[in-house]
Amino acid sequence: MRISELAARTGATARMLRYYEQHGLLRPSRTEGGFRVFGEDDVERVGRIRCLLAAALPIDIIRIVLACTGEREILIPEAEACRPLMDLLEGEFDTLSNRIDELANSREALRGVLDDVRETLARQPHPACP
Amino acid sequence: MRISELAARTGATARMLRYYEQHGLLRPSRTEGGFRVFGEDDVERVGRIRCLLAAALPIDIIRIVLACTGEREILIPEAEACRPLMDLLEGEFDTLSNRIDELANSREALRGVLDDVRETLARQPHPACP
DNA sequence: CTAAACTCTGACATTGACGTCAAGGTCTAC
DNA sequence: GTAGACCTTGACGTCAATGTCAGAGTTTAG
Repeated sequence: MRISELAARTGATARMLRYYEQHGLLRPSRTEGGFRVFGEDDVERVGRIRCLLAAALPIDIIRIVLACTGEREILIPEAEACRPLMDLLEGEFDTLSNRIDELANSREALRGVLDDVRETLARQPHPACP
Repeated sequence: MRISELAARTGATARMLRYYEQHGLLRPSRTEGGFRVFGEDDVERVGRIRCLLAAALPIDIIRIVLACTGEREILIPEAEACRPLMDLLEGEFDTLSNRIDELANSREALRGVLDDVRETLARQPHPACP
């Protein structure tokens, strides 16, 4: 199938699919004229990609995940990176956890600011941010 | 005091202070030659700014918060925006909460991916991202 | 065979709070 | 009055996954 069909069937845009290919996540063949030709299994593959993106994984790590967990036929040169993959993913997990903690802290600070502003507007200055 | 002293006393960089001025958060006077001259109270003000930034507030909203909660002498034209300020802040709070929820979902998805990869590397494919 | 629909590549724009450099002007201790 | 530390503005770089053009080529239904 061509790019717009794959886009329609996956909910991605053509631009996204080209981007995924550019980063080694998809490997469509080409018509003589140069049009991308995708296979049926690419529908599932794009689904996986978007799921992994939703897991906040950066594209370069998704490439490795796909190379290490997909059907063994499509192994990518980086497959040797499969051993340290777990470390990568655990690192991403920690990064994400830290980010969540930061945002949770920010939200508490913001709650304080809200209270501060509420009081200030009621003419009782008592700053949460001193 | 000049910019580097304020930087040293607040932990900010000169770049940050210029950026804050550029966005209306600071209003230093100038020497004849054009050097910025900050006052003692700017030390505290920068502290507030950084606290508000840590609360994940965008610079344009911080300007309004400062205008509405600071000493009344330094009121900025936008002070009229004080009434809808609470709405803005509550909107930011919700935005932040949503962002946190998204990331928490991503983390759970990533936990699933981790398990998947762990199993795949143990030769038992059972994908979390199908 | 041609028009319409589709696709291609390449490149710039977006978001935000800065970092970092360049080319030049200012201040101050001596 | 001058060296050297400090300061100025301006502009581009950063990170990431896309959006969105432009200009050109391909495919296909009729």
